[in-house]
Amino acid sequence: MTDLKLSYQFELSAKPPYSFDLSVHKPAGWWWATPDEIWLDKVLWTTIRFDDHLIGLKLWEKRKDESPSIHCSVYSDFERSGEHKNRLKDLLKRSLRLDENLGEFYRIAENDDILKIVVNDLRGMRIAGWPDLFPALILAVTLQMAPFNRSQSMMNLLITNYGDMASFNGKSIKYWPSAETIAKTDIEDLKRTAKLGYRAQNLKSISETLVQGFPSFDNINSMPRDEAKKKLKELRVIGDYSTNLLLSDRGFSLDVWSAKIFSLLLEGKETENPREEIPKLQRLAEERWKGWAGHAFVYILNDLANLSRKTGFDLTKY
DNA sequence: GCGTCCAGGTCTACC
DNA sequence: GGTAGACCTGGACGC
Repeated sequence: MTDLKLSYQFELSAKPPYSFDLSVHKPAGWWWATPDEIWLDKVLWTTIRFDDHLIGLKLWEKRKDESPSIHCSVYSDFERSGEHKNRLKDLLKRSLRLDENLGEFYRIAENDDILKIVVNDLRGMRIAGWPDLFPALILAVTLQMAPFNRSQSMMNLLITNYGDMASFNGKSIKYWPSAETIAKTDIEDLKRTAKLGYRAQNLKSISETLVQGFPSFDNINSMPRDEAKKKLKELRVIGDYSTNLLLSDRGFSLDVWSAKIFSLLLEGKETENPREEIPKLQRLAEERWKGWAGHAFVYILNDLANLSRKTGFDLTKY
């Protein structure tokens, strides 16, 4: 348990339209930094690992009008330098995507039957960017070849058995294990305690590569997209689907589950072989939504209940 | 209670 | 360069 004290506070501005609620507390239930973060009365208490230390964050939307802004209280275990503070601000801006201009996406949506619905429901929502690389890699590895509730179980067991806990502002929040911890853990222990199966070897290999020396997430995100994908693919079992999931400028990345949904939306029919259909659906989406296909993906998957009502397809059954 | 089936990808061997 | 088959095992499902 790491006890953190209030260290400093600042505000960050966001390009309008911006919805803090929808961006950090997604309708589909996705967390931003850790599954254990707390969302209460429109305030987010969460934790990230920054420079190998846990940091507590308390975030809330200070202004909602044409100049939206977020208040950020930082809880830390020692005094931070100005340079450290600036890097943290940059990280938050990037991973909360506060400077993103959604104007073109919303213009395309005006003439698109599907996007028109989701953009109206979720105006101002940002696609979250991962604040930390190793947790995003844990997600990518545990999603592979498993139903989502099993993936969740594996992630929760990893956090419970190997993660760290930050305590601040009256809250205690569990955070993902570090790459160093997993690199030191025996594969058989990972299999037994986190139910990882064959993924134990994969996750351990990734953690070892990170510990031996790998570019930071900020570094990777500043690379041209193709170069960033190539670098991430050097990691064991990180392929096209996972790299799209990891990069903040994510593309349209279908898996078996989402292929079933997009087959209904884009072709009007249920697919018998979702895995085989993925390349075709991917092409259809990229032709239809061009560079905004990744945004279309996230908006649609966060609005399935309402889309089902409006389109007549039961998109929530998968 | 027990057996069967398959999952929110990726890699490898083989053609 | 294209593709079938293997990969752990928890949990859903049928009986």
